[in-house]
Amino acid sequence: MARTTDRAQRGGHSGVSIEDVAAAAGVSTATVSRAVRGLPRVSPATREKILGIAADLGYVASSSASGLATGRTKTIGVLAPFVSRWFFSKAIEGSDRQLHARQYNLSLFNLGGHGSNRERLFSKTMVYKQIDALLVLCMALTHEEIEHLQKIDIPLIVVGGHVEECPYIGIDDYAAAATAVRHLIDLGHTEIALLHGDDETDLNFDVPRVRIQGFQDVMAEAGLNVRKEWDEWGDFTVRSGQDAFHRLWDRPGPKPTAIFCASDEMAMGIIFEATRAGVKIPEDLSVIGIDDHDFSEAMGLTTVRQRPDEQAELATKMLLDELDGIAGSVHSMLAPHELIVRTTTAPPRGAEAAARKGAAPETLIPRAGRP
Amino acid sequence: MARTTDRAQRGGHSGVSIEDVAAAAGVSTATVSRAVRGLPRVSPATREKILGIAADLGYVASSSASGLATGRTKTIGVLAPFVSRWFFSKAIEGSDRQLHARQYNLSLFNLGGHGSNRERLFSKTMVYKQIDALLVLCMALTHEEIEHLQKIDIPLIVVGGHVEECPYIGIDDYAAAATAVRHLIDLGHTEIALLHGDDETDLNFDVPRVRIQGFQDVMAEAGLNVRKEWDEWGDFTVRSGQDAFHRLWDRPGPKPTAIFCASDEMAMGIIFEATRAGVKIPEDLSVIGIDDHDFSEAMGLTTVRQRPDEQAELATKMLLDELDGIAGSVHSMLAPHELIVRTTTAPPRGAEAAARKGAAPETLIPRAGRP
DNA sequence: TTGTAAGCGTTATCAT
DNA sequence: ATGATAACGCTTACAA
Repeated sequence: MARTTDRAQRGGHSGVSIEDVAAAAGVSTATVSRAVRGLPRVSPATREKILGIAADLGYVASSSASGLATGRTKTIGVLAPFVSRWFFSKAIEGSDRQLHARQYNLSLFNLGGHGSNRERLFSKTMVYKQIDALLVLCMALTHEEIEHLQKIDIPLIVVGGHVEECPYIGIDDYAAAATAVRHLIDLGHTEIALLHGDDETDLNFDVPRVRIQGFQDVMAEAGLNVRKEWDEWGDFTVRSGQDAFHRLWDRPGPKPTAIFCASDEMAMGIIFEATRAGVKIPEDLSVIGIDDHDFSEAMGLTTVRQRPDEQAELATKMLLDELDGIAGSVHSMLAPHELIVRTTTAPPRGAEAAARKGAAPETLIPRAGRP
Repeated sequence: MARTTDRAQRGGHSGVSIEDVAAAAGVSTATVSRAVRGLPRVSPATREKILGIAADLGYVASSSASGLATGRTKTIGVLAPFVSRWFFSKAIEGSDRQLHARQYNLSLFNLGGHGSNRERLFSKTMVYKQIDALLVLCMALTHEEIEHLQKIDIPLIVVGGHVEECPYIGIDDYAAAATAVRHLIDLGHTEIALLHGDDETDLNFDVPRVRIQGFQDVMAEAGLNVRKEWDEWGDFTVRSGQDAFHRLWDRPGPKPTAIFCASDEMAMGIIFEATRAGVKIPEDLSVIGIDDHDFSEAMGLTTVRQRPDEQAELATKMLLDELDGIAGSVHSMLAPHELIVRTTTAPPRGAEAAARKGAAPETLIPRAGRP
């Protein structure tokens, strides 16, 4: 008989249950379940009635309950070393776009800022059994972690870098770096410095290495000398770019006429400090980065564009397709990159003739309060 | 008797269940449950044995199951209009810090980019019954939404702006704006423009309004004239700052000697375009923002600092304390703000004498490819 | 088309 | 200190 459920006996949880709806509609919970989920086997009339009542009552299925019953949580996990950095926040937005469209939830696991207590992630209550699939953003994983992940076989994909044995989506870092360096060489530069990324924490693992390789190979191929003193590193942030500029310029000896930075943020750091030091961009120093950060256009930064949001969106789509039963949906794939020439690169002073468009008017940016 | 569970009959979900552990340890599931959760009523010996076996088997409780049983999901929802903007990404990191420390998960609901299909959020399967508490980031909520939220009474708090009847944490926007404007006035400026935020989407609701009020009141109080033509708006992005600069400068008539921007990103847009147009900062134009964005120090931008990460961390702590049974933990609170004087502000040309430190050397930033 | 009932994996109440 | 056992709210064979 239709009777109000007697919940709140113990925990006292709030909310309308499927039984309440069933009772109010005078049908069984099974029918309500089918009706609200849009499954077949329900007559149009009953369905409509049920839907109406469900809406009136404000019924929404308990995710815990259906999760228990189906073994699916309808949420995917996104693992990121940071969230407040361009690549990651864009990737999260992209992933969310797809998730949102397909009615999935996004559970964010941020490893940054927490020291390296990442053990918790896999051993304790976090990821495991809480998500249907995992999207790893630009992070290295230890062997144990990979094993663990494979044991609890949920679909997995990494975006923005390679992890052995795992499908990944990202640009061809080697080619992207090569493209950037060739642009500099084509402009006539021969004295080219490198500001590569470093692997302080766990992030970006072999991405820095591959970009360095791209730089070196293209330089060698062009018969150009790569100087040990012009090989600098940073952690992909603006600040590290600023620091690198000073290490480069405060040292006695010849200066490069161009610098290839492994990320736009580092390139911006170089630009800010160079500007401040009176080194004119691009007349004295050409700067190119990788990413096409949100601020790059405004700054006129020449760069090799990539779209982390699209990469993550595609990766998420693969994950969801796999969960939808389309086996083999998850697979590695290269994302496109594109050279965007703006105004931080120009022929070096010697080769004025080359491109007539480069010479920017003198403008100014104020000095900051740094040491 | 100890027998291996017969799961995988239907769904075939993977994973070790509490029964497996109980069987292996020769105890009941009740005991395992107490043991793994560190509850009393378990002898040290049994506990140790159980913990060992659980570890060996790689057991971890199903969140759906315990969620069903306890009525708690151990995850809190974070509602944000964007994730790839400074304020939001920082706030998310801050919230996550607290959540992580207290073993909670973070479910991210990003409204941006999805048009305005936010109805789904409250009506359908999203927020509701999926989270134990909700952190709203800098967004307006409709009356219905607030009602709905209050009906399903989970702890709720908003960070970065006011929503009527809801507890909130954020800076005193009025005071922050006033501080910024006073700094300009103290420097000797009288011709001050305003670049305020606008409420295109739903975000930032009354924050823009309050900041405008702060500006106007301080101007009035100082007996200064606020010109209609110098009242510009933007959407808090760099791009909108660039556009605002052009609207301001491409118009005939006198120009301001200083501009107060409602956000650092907009201030940066002003700086980039001013620089490009040959308007020297701070000699020709002083610029001040609000936020202390990650790039602000590198750019030398004078600003009124706020810390969204700390605001969100505190808000999250309140939410969690409330869930821990400490009633009354959630309440409104003002977060601190602080004037950070850097080098984009200086006395106007007329009043050279005022502060001797201002004059930055001429430096340069290249022109971008904008129209 | 609809209903019955057996799970799903935990937690929590009561006994023991 | 430990063990039965009844919820928790939903899904899904299977039966009607």
